[in-house]
Amino acid sequence: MGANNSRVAVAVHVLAYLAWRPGEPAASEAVARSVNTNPVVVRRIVGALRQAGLVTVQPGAGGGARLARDAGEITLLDVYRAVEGPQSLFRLHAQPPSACCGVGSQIGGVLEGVFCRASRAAQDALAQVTVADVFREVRSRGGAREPQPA
Amino acid sequence: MGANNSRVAVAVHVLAYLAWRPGEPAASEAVARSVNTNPVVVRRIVGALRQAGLVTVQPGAGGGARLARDAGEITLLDVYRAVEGPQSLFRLHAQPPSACCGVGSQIGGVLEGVFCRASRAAQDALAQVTVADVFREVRSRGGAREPQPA
DNA sequence: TGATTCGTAACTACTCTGGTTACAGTTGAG
DNA sequence: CTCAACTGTAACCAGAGTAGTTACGAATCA
Repeated sequence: MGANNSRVAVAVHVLAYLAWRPGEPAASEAVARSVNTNPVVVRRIVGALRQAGLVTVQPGAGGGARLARDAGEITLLDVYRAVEGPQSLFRLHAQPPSACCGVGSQIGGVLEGVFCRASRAAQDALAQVTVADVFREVRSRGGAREPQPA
Repeated sequence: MGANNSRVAVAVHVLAYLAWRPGEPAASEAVARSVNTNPVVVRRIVGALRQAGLVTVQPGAGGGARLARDAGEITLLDVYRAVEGPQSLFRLHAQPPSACCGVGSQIGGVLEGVFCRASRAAQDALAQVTVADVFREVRSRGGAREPQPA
């Protein structure tokens, strides 16, 4: 449930990429090469990160995106909220259940509470990891090569 | 991420419905009326619950589904696993990232660990709620009417 | 035998997702 | 000032997933 997409994964990838050389703007075309996708897909993700205040973007020649704050101050929950919004990780019925049935009339409210608690648990876990943590682990795992090899 | 569907909600609804009169088989047509959907949709969900051993189904006249064990012995994590399978709540990249880039070559493994922890946190929350809990709260909220009103 | 019910295939309509092209607007360098 | 680089965004496409629907064979009970 939730979104069934790869936006969070791509967004974290982008931010980890930007953490390599903080302060140096990275063009969407270069990031897209690392992510293995189209530059427009990267720009869409970066746009959401920008609206959330996680990155700044400079248009024009020599421009690109950079981290708006230290990588250690950006949690994966920040990233999740930036690209997924406030929606829950779980979905209720496609059509509202029968209001005439004792179960149907109440199940929605009950499930909402349960799903909210489960979503929060997952989000708490995401909040405990920062982009700096991800970046550090990437490097320690052997990802020591430059982001854009020759 | 995950599945972005309403199967878990419908499945819990079905089980709460069955908990109303344990031992009495409920036909997919009656359950569908409460869920406000098509009987085939209910049969598909019930089929998954049956394969997971959560309900038993009796075909033929007067048949239907009933709980395979006490409602207090069925957690929402059991239900989640029954209808969603073992997949994670979060997705990695649609296309594998560039293996040439230091970030791209390692980000997958790092994210896998993070996402696994977050998924487990949500599943732990689901494991702490049983169908009996849901049923109890439905009744206490005023869902005292019969499952199938006249 | 006949009515009831399940299991499943097949089909449709709808939505979401990622990918792609195209293009106007902004920016910095020369 | 001019030009190349880069962003932001619209528009469109193909593929996948979802819920809903009809249909029908098989199983079951009275």
